[in-house]
Amino acid sequence: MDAKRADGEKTPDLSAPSPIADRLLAWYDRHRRDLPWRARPGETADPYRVWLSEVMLQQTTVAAVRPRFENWLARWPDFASLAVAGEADVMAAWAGLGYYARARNLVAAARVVVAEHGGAFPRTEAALRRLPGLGAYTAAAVAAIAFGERAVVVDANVERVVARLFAIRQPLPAARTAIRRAADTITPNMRAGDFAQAMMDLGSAICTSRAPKCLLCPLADDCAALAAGTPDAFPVKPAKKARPQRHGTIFWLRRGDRVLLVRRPDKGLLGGMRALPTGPWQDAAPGLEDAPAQADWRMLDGVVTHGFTHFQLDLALAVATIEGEQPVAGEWWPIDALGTAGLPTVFARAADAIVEQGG
DNA sequence: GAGCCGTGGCT
DNA sequence: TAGCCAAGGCT
Repeated sequence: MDAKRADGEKTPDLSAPSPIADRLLAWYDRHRRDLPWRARPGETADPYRVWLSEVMLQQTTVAAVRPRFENWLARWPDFASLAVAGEADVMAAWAGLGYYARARNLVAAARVVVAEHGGAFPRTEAALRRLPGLGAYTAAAVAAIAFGERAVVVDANVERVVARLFAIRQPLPAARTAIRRAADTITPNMRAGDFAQAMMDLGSAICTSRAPKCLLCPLADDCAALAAGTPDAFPVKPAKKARPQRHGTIFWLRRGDRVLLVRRPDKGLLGGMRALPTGPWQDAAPGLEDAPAQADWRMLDGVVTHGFTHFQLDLALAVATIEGEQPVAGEWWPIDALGTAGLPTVFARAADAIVEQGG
């Protein structure tokens, strides 16, 4: 490896040699992905871009993040602009990405950076960890990638790679203590940021959850799980629980060429997002319970189904038209501009289904 | 520790 | 196709 090419690394390497890190970094220097948020060799990483990308990538694929990252940067290119952004605009910009607390926490963190840190991002893992939305993983990743700190970066990729390298037989989540300790032993003092990204690239391309490509792996000779003949048996995962089925009703209330939208409560599912009105979500279909207005409701044929992380939802579709100035809480949004409302996917799909049926 | 919190892609 | 999975954080 070529330590002089490290991005923003300053600490001298006082650690014992780590053949695993050396082999991985050599592989990374040849196979690293070129990603929009990633500094190229010799470039200095932009902490704002590193942070934004890490948050967007939480539980979210690179393919989904790519276009969103560029659009976001065009609107809010730095901490100062994000700190004064309107929360409604930010939430709408995040629509479709999921885990909406991330968007609210981005704004909150930017405001803390401006108000309490003079607009400069904290440079240590410990200080980053105190910002909203930066947990153990993201604080370590930003500290390592943006600031060159030797932080132990453990995400699902690292968990998988390390559990295989060391053939850790304890099941998740209890294994995380041992995995972190093992990850610490192979994390180099120099190029900790490159090392973290190398582990993620390896996990993404080679050491995959299913059918790992061990023949192409630069760490094959180090891997206890491969030596045991069952690399894909690690990490050991707990049995998943079944997702319950819930039922609800979506209310499509028209007035002229507009439809009623509401804002969901800040806490909880789809918190703070613009939405179509719905009644309660429960074990059986609730019918017209909690309709947003007295009207001549008509049920459409069929339901819209949507899977969330911890339950499955069937939504019946109720439509009605009202006239005049009956006061109704919410916003009347032009139906032909619903795409600009920033609806979460479940409501965007329901709206499509309703419009198709002439709602 | 365990439940809650989205979505799209892949097998 | 139904389940699995992805650069997690918060309570």
